[in-house]
Amino acid sequence: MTNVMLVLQERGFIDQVTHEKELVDYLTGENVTCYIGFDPTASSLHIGSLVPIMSLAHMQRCGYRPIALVGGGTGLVGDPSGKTEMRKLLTPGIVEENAAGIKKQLSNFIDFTDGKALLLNNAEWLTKLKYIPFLRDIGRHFSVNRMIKAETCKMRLASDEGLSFIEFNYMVLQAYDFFTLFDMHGCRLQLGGSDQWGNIVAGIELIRRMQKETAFGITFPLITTSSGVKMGKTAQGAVWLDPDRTTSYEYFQYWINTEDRDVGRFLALFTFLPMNEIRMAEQLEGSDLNIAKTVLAFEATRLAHGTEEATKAYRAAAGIFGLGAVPEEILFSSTIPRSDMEFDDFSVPQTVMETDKLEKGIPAFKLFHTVGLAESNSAARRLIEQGGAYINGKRIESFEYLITDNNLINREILLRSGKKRFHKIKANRPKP
RNA sequence: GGUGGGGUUCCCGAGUGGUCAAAGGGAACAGACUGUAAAUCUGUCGGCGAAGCCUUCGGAGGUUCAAAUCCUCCCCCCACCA
Repeated sequence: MTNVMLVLQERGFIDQVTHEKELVDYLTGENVTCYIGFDPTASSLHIGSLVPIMSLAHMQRCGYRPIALVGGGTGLVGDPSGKTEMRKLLTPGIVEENAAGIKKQLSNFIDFTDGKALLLNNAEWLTKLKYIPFLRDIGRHFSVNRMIKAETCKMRLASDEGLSFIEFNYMVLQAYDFFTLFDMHGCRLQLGGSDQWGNIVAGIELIRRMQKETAFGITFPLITTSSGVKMGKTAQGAVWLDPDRTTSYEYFQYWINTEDRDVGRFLALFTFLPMNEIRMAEQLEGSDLNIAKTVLAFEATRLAHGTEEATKAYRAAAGIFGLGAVPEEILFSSTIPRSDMEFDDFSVPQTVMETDKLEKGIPAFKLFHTVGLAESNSAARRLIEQGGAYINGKRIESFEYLITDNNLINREILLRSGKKRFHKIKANRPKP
């Protein structure tokens, strides 16, 4: 059994650890169980949750039993940690729906069969709590003095927004979760984002006070890009794991656009490729680094959407951006197709169009709008005026330019906005 | 409950009767430079087949030739006091 601490450490998952030495001892033992909570704020997780997910997957690969805890109960309360504003309260129905969606996604990364990992929902125990008994049994172990000193509360106490009582209780509930999992499943380790430190420590202390037992915590660093932007934000909003929200093509594109300086770090965090290969790939310079980005994009898409979708996204990108084959010696362990480079465009954003419509002709700005390459006709005009609109690789000079069936090449038209947003128009039948 | 301060375009934030589709910054988008990178510089940044017109400043009314700006009522947030 590999000690998972080494793996996590070398891959950059670790920010803070409670009593490290004892934790390493604990991890060397049998029946190690750990957990991470996931907030059901949406029906899909986004790539901000990828670090926790991957860490659980590493746990499982190293032979431990991970628990993914969906916060169906805590989601009803709302965690103030790291948030400057109070979160909107979700209705129980929505939380339940979201929890189901999250469950499905986690199964792509973690094997929940035969009890190799557990998927629990804290609504199970939290919604059944009785206020007075809870206060007497659990509440008495918490010092308000300490709670308001927690960084997560401090921020909100200092802000205009304030901190509502319901949110203030979040820490107690999360601590109770940890205690419950310890009690029911012998779980002694909780992982979480660095903003969870206070909540995790609260749980550890609760376990000590209630049971005189030791529990541990690990937090992950907040992953930002080298330019300091929080992971997973794009113009269109969050990058979701759900292929219905973020297509495989878009997902692949997100990763292949990784900044140079982040390539090695991201390969370590978001793929399972061996570290020695990653270290070598990191040494690539200039545009060669794009090869490593391609592998990163492929592997990340494969994990979230499966090999088939990843391959499609890769082939689409290869065709449209003209990628060369990925050499065998780079990131050898990746299953990215290397030599049999077939190009297909199934996952390139596309619209099928009546050939008749094209015969009549459509003004360029209108087409760019309807196809989604511009948000409005005005935006499309601006785009064209600024020289950012292309048809079959040629810049469109006037927004009145009429796109007709004469622009068809092999029954399709390739539109491009800016440097890297493409859309294909496909005619539904050959031109007469 | 009392008193005071607020709610402005994606975000922050100026604007207290016409010169306001609304300063400034951020984000975003485009161009140049490149490698589908970053940084930098330049431009754009409510909608409309572009002329002018239409919709926007918490909500509903009102005053006025003219309202983000003034008045009335309502909703929400914050601070202090109780």
